[in-house]
Amino acid sequence: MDALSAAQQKLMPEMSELLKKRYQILQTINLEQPIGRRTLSEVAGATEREIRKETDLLRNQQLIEMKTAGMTVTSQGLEVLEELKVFVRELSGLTDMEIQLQSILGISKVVILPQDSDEIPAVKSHIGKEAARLLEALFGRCKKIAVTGGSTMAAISKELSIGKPDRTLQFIAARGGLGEDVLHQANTIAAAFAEKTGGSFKTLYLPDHLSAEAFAMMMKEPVIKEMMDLYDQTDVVVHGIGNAEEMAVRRHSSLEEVEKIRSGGAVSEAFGYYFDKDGKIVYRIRTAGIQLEQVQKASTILAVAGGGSKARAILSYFNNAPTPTVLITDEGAARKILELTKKLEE
Amino acid sequence: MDALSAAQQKLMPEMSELLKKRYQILQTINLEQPIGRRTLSEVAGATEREIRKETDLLRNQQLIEMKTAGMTVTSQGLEVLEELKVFVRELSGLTDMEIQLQSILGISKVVILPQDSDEIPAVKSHIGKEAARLLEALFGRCKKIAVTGGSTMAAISKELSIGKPDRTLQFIAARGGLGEDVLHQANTIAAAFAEKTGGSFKTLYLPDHLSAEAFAMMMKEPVIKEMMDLYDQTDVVVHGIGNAEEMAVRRHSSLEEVEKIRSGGAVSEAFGYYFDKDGKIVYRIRTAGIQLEQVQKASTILAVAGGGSKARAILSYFNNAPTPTVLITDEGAARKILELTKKLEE
DNA sequence: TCCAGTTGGACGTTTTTTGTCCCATTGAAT
DNA sequence: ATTCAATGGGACAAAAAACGTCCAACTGGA
Repeated sequence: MDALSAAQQKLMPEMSELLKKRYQILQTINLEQPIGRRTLSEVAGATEREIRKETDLLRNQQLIEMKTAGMTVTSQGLEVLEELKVFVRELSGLTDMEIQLQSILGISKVVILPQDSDEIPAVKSHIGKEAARLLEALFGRCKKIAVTGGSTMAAISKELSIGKPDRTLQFIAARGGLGEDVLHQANTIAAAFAEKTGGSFKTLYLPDHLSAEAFAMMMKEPVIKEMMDLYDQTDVVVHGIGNAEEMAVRRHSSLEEVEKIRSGGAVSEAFGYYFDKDGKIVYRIRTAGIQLEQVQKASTILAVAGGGSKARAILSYFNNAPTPTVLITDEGAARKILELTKKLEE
Repeated sequence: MDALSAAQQKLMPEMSELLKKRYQILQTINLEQPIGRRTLSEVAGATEREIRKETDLLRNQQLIEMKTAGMTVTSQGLEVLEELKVFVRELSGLTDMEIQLQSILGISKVVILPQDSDEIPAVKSHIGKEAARLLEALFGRCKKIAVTGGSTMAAISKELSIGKPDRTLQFIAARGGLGEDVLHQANTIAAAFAEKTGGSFKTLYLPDHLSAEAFAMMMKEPVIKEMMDLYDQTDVVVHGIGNAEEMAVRRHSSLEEVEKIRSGGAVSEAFGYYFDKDGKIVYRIRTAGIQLEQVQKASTILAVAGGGSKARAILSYFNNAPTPTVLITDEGAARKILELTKKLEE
């Protein structure tokens, strides 16, 4: 932050919040356009009145337009959005937090987006967009990309821009269907990534909860073996991080499994592995899929997870996460993580 | 204005006015400290309530302190004031206006201070302060300084800082007492300048309205002759610009004089000369004092006049003003001048 | 053709701001 | 030593602004 901005803030302390609020609204409109007042108020986590007041102002400033279909961002609005991007980050102290988290989590890079996706649904899209941008930047030299499932991963696929198709890209489902909602399965996500980028995809279909013998047999199948080989060649892994209990529930895990997860003190989950608060593996779902060692061999790993509720899970997972991991998260999670680590130190 | 600030303004249009208002309040406190709420509200041209609201905020921001003697600016406040100086000027478009006026008036430099001294008394002090700074910057190479009278000139003397005394400075009253209030006579002003700077001063005492013979005789007096010689060696002239009619009234001019001034269409007055709207000399008070030619020989001339009501007079005087003149004025006068010249073009 | 979603308008209610007092103190001038 | 004008803080009714919440008319896509 330069001295001028600092002085400005001294003289107008209310500016900071106001700027962040308006920026967020403008950004959300940009993301969801065309969008109406009511829908926007829901997605942005503000009252209709407030949204109305602010959008009226944004219109007067010719940053947005209001048509019968909804509000859209003008080219001027886009410019403002771009111009203030760094400044808003500074204002929220996000840049500072990124550096702190980087050292706390022991990884190469952390990207924090404003607000809390637990409170404001639109933040998920922002996270998705940022992850998409980062991923796209890797496309040049990384062709084999393993993806997991989850709603966060789905958000990324939505934000992948349809640039010039790259047929050499290969998206690999990191896991079989793990009993999740079809829309959020790794298979579906891999397909969505491929569709958006023009690449191809490989899916892995395996029933859950196989007996040991059946599992061993399946692993000998050529289709499955091929996938296992692909995992070895993976350049990039993109994955979410889940809360252990939530995941277990969502996956309709058996009582036996739930018991193991619970008794082991599992906190987080990633690619079917469950980790306790110290990052130790407590349990792993027995199914075909990428192995932790294979993940560690990837040149870049994008871990994506946001919302204050994910803070504990993130801390847990990053105890033993590979160094070349990049975490894309939000302000809510970041603040909570810092809060938790501060408490730990006391 | 840089792109960031422009974008900020787009998103927060109310910021501009707010910033200017608070800056002005802070600046006024700085100038008049210690000062109370009520006095400040008068001098700053705002209601007591508003002043109270803003000063409460400024205190919370630790930019000012409130003691029983009144409010004072903290060191942080001073920093903010300094840091935002240029920005506030940009915001008010003063820099632009300065350049415009420079070319319109055909002089080397114009300095415009915010607000209108007609509306806000404190602006006079700001003008005085700026003029004082500019004058002080000349002290190194200019030693003989001629000063005229008037309330504006008095404002400058109040703002001259008492740096290390410079005994080589010589302040010369540009005129005798012209029937004005003693406090605002050139003689008094010259003395005040000298006192503040540690220099010496020369006064000129001559009764008004002398007969032609008496005048001629006086001019032969050694004391008077000495002054006339000094005028020839003047390095810097500092003078105000007045409205012709106002000056005539203030000086209790005779009916005969008033008639000449009026019939001649006099608009402005400076060092006892009256000018019409085209800058032509309509009348001059017959008394000893600096001559227009002597003014033109000075290396620098500071012309100081503010307030919308002075706009016409300023325009009139600058029709034939020497090029090395620097005009120090305020926003009120500047806007009015631009308005008038625009009308003239149509 | 219908329907979900849109904007713009309206209005009573709540909250904030504003104008205007008074009061106990204080610090400088008499 | 005493006055006295100026100070900040407190208080409060009135005015204004903001707010929450509807409704009506409209539109664009299914």
